[in-house]
Amino acid sequence: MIKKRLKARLDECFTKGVSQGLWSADSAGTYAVEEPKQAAHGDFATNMAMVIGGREKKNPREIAGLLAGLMADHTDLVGKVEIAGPGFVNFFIKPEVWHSVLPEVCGQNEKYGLSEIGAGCKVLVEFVSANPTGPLSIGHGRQAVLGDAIARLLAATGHQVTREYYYNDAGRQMRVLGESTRARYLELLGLKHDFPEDGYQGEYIREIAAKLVKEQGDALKDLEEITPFKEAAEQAIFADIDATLNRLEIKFDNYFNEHTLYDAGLIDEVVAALRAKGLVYDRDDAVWFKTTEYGQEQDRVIIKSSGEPTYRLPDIAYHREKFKRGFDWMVDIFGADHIATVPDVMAGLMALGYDPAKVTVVLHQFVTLMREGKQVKMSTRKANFVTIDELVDEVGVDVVRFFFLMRKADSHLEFDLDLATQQSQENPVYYMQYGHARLASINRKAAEKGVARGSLADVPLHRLIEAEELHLLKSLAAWPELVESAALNLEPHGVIFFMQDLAAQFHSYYNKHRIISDDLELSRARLWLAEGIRIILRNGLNLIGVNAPETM
RNA sequence: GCGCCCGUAGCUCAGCUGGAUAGAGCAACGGACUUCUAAUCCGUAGGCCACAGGUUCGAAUCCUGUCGGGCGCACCA
Repeated sequence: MIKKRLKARLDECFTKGVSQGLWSADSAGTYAVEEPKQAAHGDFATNMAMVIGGREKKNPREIAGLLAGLMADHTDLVGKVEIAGPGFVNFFIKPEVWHSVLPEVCGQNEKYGLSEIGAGCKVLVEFVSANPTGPLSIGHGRQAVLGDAIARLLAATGHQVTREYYYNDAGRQMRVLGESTRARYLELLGLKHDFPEDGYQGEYIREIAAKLVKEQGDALKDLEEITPFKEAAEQAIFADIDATLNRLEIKFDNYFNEHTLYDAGLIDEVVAALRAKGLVYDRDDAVWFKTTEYGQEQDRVIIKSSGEPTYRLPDIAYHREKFKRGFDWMVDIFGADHIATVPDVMAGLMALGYDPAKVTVVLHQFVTLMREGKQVKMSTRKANFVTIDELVDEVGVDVVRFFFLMRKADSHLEFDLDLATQQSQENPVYYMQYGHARLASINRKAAEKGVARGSLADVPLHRLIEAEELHLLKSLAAWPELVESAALNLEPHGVIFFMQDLAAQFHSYYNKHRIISDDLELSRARLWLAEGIRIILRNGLNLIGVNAPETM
C-alpha cells in the first residue's frame, strides 16, 4: 500500500521529468519499485535512472540525481533519498508513514487485503473433475486444495468466481465400474461371477455391493443390464467424494456433466464448425482434427472409427461452452499427466475463433508421500492405494491444506507424514497458528490486567520506534499487494511464505520486547500493532482455508 | 526421438516479469523459561544457484546447448 503510493509519486516525477526535457517518455512503464534486500539500501528503491540511462545512453547516476531532485517535493512520504551503486535511487520512508498503516489495517479488519482489481471479471475455475470411479487420491487432493485456494484468492481480489467440477459418468471407465460392482455383488451372494480383467479392485466396491445385497437381496442376480450396478456405484462414490471435499471445506458452484454436451448436440456442432473451416477430415473410418495446422507434430483423432468421440472433442466443446457462458477468464487446474490434452483444446478453441489466452492452465506436479524417510508406494488399483480421506484421518484438515499449498504447483510435492503428524516445533502449520494463538492470548492478558487498547485515534503510535516494529508495519503494509500478486499469478504458496515470514518476525519481536509493560502509552501502541499482526495472520489463514485458533 | 516441468545449503524448498553481500524451515552444534503461551527465541556452521557458452552496466533469474530427475507423446481420460 505504501509501495503503491510511492510508485504513484515516482510516476509523477517521471512525467515531470519528461515535460522538463530531462528524459523522453520512452521509458514509461519500464522501471520498477522494489524492496532492497539490504536495510541499508532503504525501504524501497527504483531502477528508473538505470533504465533511462540504458535506453538513452546517458549516465545513470546523473539521471538519478535529477530524479532525486524531483522527489524533493514528496517529503511527506519520503524522509531521505539516496543515490547508490550503478544508479539506484533509494528511498527511506518516514516512520509516521509506517505508523499510518495501522489505522487502515485495524479499521478494515476482515476486509484488509481484499481488493477490487478483478471487479467485473467473470472467472471460471475448473478443478478436481475426477470421474466417479473411486475415492479421491492424494493427487486429486492436491488439486482440490490448490483449486480451492486459487478460487479464494480470486474472489478476494474482486473476481466473480464460479467453481466447477467437470465429470463424465458414461463411457468405458464407468462400464468397467458397473461390471466390477456386479461381480462383487454376485460374489457376495456366492454365485458364479467373472471379475473384469481391468476392474476396480478397491475395497470400496465390495462395500457398495454389500449395500446392494442388503437393500435388494438377490433381486439383481439375473440382470443382464449393468446400469443399476453402475448407478449404485456412481451414487455411492460421488457421495463419498462429496463428503471428502466437505471435510476439506471445498464447495463447488456447479457440476458439469459431459453428457449434457451430447444431449444438446454441442459435440456435433463443434465437428460441423471445424469441418466447415476445412480443419477436419475422415481417414480409416475415423474423424481427424488437423492439429498440425496449430504447430503439432501430427493430426489427432476426434471421433474413433467406432463412432465414439475421443476425450479431445468433448473437452473442446466444453471449453467452447465456457466461452459462450460469458467467462472472461478460464482457469483449469490439471495434474501433470494431462499436459498432452492442453495443446489440443487450445488448438480447438483457436480454430473456433476463441482467444486461447483467456484460458490459463495450472499444471501441478505429483505428490510423493514419505514415511520414515521412505516413499510410500501408491498404486491406483491395488491394495496400497492411499486416499485423501485416509490422509485427512491421519493428519487433519489444516495440515493437509497447508502442506498441499506450501509448494508452487510446478514443484513436485514431497509430503512428509512424519513431519505432518508432529504436533510440535518442526511442523510449519503450527508455527503460524501458534503465532495467532499467542496474539489472542496477549489480548486476553491485557484485558485481565485492565490494560485497554483504547481508541486508535488516541494511541501514541509514534512510540513504535524499534526497528522490529517498523519492519512489522512495513510487512502489514505489503499484505494487499501480496494478495493481489498471489491471485493474479495463481500462486497460493506466496501467501504461505509471506505469513511464515510475518509469524517469524512476530515471534522474534515477542521474545525481544514486552508488549504489556508499566508504560501504559507504549503498551497501548504495541497492543494495536499486535492486533494488526493478528488481523493479517487470521485473514491469511482464512484465505488458504486453515483455522486461526484462539488457543493452542 | 519429440514436448512440458524440475535441478539453489546434508534434506525439503523460496527467490526466477534481470538489480546491490543468494534466503527460510528441518537436520547438526551451543545458548535463553520466577515476567504477555518455550508449539517460541538467540547464536554457530553449512553455497562454483547442475554444467558450458551467450545477451548487458548487471544473470540464480533471459537465450542456446549438454547432463541428470519427473510426466506425457492412443482410434484411454
